[in-house]
Amino acid sequence: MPRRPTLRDVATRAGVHQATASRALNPALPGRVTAATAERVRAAARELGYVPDPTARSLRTRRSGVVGVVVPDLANPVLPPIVRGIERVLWSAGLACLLADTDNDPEREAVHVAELRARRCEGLIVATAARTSPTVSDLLGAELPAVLVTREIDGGGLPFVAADDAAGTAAAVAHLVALGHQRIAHVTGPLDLSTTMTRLEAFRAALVSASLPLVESLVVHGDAFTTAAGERAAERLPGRAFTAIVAGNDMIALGVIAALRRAGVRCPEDVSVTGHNDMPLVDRVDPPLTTVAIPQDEIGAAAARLLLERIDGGGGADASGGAAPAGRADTADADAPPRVLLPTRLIVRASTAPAR
Amino acid sequence: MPRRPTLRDVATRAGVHQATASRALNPALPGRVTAATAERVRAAARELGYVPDPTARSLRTRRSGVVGVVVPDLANPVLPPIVRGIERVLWSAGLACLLADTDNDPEREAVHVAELRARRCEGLIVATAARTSPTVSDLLGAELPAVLVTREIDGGGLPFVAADDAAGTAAAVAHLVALGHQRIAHVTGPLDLSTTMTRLEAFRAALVSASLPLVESLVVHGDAFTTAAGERAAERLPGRAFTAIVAGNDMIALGVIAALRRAGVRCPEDVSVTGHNDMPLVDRVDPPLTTVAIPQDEIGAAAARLLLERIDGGGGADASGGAAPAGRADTADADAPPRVLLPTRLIVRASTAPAR
DNA sequence: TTGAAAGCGCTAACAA
DNA sequence: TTGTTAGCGCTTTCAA
Repeated sequence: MPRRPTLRDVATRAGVHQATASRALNPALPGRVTAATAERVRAAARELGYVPDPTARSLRTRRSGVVGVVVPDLANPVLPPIVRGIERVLWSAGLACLLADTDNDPEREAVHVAELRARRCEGLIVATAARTSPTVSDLLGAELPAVLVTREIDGGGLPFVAADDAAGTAAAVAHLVALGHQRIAHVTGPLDLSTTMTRLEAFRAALVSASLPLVESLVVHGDAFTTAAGERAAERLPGRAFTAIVAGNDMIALGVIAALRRAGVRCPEDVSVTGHNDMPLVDRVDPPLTTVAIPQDEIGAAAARLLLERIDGGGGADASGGAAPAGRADTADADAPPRVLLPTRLIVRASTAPAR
Repeated sequence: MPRRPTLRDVATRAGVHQATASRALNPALPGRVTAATAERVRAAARELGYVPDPTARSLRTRRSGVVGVVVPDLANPVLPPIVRGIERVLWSAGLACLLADTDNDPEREAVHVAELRARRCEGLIVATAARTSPTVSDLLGAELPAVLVTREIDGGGLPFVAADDAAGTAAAVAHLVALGHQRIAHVTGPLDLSTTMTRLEAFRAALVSASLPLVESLVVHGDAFTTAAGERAAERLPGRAFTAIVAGNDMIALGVIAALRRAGVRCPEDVSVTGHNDMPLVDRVDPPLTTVAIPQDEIGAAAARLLLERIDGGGGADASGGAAPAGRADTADADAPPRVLLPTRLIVRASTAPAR
């Protein structure tokens, strides 16, 4: 059986020592080789169809060439474009992506992260971070480079990439205020996610800066970023005390609209609703959703670039595959982990209308 | 620096030889060890926080513990649930998923597959197979186990898992016929995909079995599974020669509906439209889409199970994580690669109505 | 049942 | 510049 050719085979064929062959095939090495030898070795490798064994190389170099990507639920439409961005940048830097889906289960998060570490991932991109996730907190002290996406833990301490949700929410509120809405409700996402808190705080701040009163009964919490959670939460909103609703994300917005409709309240004639994320197809639902668009692909790409930097001071590869991040990065403390917040854009569609 | 403990450390601590430690930690081995020794070793491992190095193990066993998953475009809403199904089954069998997105580019498909092979993947799940993809055809002779999902190459020869699209399309046509439609058009997907051909042939067969004439001008081809392609294709449909349209998939259906609307044709009052896949949110678009639902998660899970079988006669792990596939599997030839077609379900919503 | 020894394929010191 | 040697951490014959 013709086993896969090894470096030794190549060396023999080229009439050099194995180590020389290794050097010849490995570009950018201090102890270089003659152009002639290098060519001979490369020719031999080509003829033999030599492909280096990444396992053996990893064992020696202690670099697996693999990065772990941990997501809460790939079926959530926000994530796939982010994962694509991550994947594109990482592959072009020569790193492969091990995908792990936790199904929103903290226990599976722990298991998967442990497994990923055991497999000697060179870094982790984590999109599952609940605010108090012990699994993610443990990454703080770890030698393993990690970057959080979309969700971060309380207290920070880890590099973080997301959309500028605060600005996005502020824009949504401003839009509603401009339409004449005075009593604006907020249906949040789960309280254990930083995303929720960021949007909630921005919502409150926006009301204040518009000189609108904060009515706590107009803030209700969804227990998940799903339409079902949106429906349940909407039912807890007080009667007709509001004319507009800022939803924690698009799924919640759709649930809210469905619940309103069931209660005989029309959107946008009676109540305006805004979403967040600009998920695929929300431009075609009924009514087309006014929402805050986030640069998903760019978020993934930026996270990947950040991780590449952490893995090796920018070296390793070109890390191209996307434009440079255009967001604002906190540079308050030179030693503080970077926080990259990418710009959002309010997309006005038909789910918002002037207040009656 | 306290490096990660090695098996040797465990052995030393337990007072046994490294090989013994290896045997003790490795369950289900022929040459077993004393219960006492095993316990001592396990204790030592626990105390030291020993985690075996998968790289070293791979080098020795020639098993990487990794499977490659190649997708055309993760942003396509059909795929994420399939990938989830794959991921769940594979992880529970102890295999990790390397994700590769080709962005619908045959060249990137070739590069990624080569890279995945170089990385010693134990198997491949491929969702990118164009009908004549040379990259995928090369897998035919390869020793590397591979399973195709959703799309297969002409001539077959590789294990394949998909929804029973023919039955689904037949159901859609039957539904329209039952509503009184006689002139039914079909907007297909790209002709280089088996998915398209399967649905197209089923469409024709369904017309025949309903004793309806085949009007070739009523079949137009979209060049992608996107709304834009659907819009463009719909514009090539002849005036008012039809009362219903079977779309190649949901995205195309939505494009078709948009194009119709722009031309002043209402759906479903003037023309009924059906989709395929039952993507997220198509129940909330305007009008809610009548479509053929496919068991995405189950498709992924079945593909993963098939791959596990190929990798090692079903051994390796329990491969649980989903119900057994309920679809029909071609068992014509015992040696022929399995073809698993999972049942579809027609979901009737508001985009279809009785013919005028 | 356990220990000894070899080696998976590669890279990195060190020597020549 | 090239060759020698060693060894990454593990599994697996082969002996004892």
